[in-house]
Amino acid sequence: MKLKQYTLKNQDSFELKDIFDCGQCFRWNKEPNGSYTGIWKRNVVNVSIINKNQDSTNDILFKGIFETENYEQEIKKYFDLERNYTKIKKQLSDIDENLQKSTKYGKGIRILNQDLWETIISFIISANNNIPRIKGIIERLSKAYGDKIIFEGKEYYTFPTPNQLKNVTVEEYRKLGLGFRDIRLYETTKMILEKQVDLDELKNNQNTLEVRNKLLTLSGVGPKVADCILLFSELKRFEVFPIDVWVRRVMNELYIKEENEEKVSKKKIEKLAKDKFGPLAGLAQQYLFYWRREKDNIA
DNA sequence: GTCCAGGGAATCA
DNA sequence: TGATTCCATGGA
Repeated sequence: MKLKQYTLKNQDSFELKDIFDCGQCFRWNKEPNGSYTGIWKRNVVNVSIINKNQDSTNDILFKGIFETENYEQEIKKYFDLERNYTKIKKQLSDIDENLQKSTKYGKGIRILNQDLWETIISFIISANNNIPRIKGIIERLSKAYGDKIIFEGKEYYTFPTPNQLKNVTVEEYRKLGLGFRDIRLYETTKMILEKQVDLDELKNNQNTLEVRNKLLTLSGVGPKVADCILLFSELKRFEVFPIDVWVRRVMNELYIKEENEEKVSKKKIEKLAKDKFGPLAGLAQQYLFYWRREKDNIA
């Protein structure tokens, strides 16, 4: 594994903050110089914008330690570079002014192709939790059971494989600060190791409903977590619509306008999303989520 | 001290 | 099916 770099010129729809802070991933961190460093599979990579062009495209530098010689393909796959996000944003913008506004705000979002196993565990940890603490737990989990990789003098840790978690006890999870999610992690890891849920089979199954129902059998995976896994992992299903407190809030504020937000049923939101956004519901969700959340952060 | 966080599982009607 | 309640933890 050697240090390699790859430069991508005139890339559209690619902004670091939009990609890494939109809530889809937990292992990318901002550096003092504005770049981001993160890890996926066994790749430790720093991403920076080296030039902003007149046509609003960016020149991007990927610098890091890659698992294989085929790092260019790895980057293209992980960052979803083959997909036309300009077209997607245009389609969403045509729906209404809300999507026009939110896709403009999150114009640089790309939905990463994250490892299925890692995404499952990460979003089990996300339940009734906040993003800084989720990130902390995942880092401690990786440091305790993953492999160390040194990049530019700093230590990084791969996300532990199912096998690396095989003998971890519930008590050990509790010590990492997982709280009530300890048993869920333990049980789900066991189920995957024993192939009660076969991840390779899920990756090859094109029937989204079947895959979703299979995910729902895992401990700690309910409707919201299942939809996040479908949307944010390499499964890449854009028709799902994960509903959390923020999505309920923004959907109520923009469309439903019920006085008591907590009274709005998930079912109603789901139907509205399907009717309005169709096969791009998941992406609409992400632009709206990011836009609404950032609005509160600024205020 | 209280509230909240990218919810799920158990329980009960 | 739908509504309540409990579940650890840490920061605001």
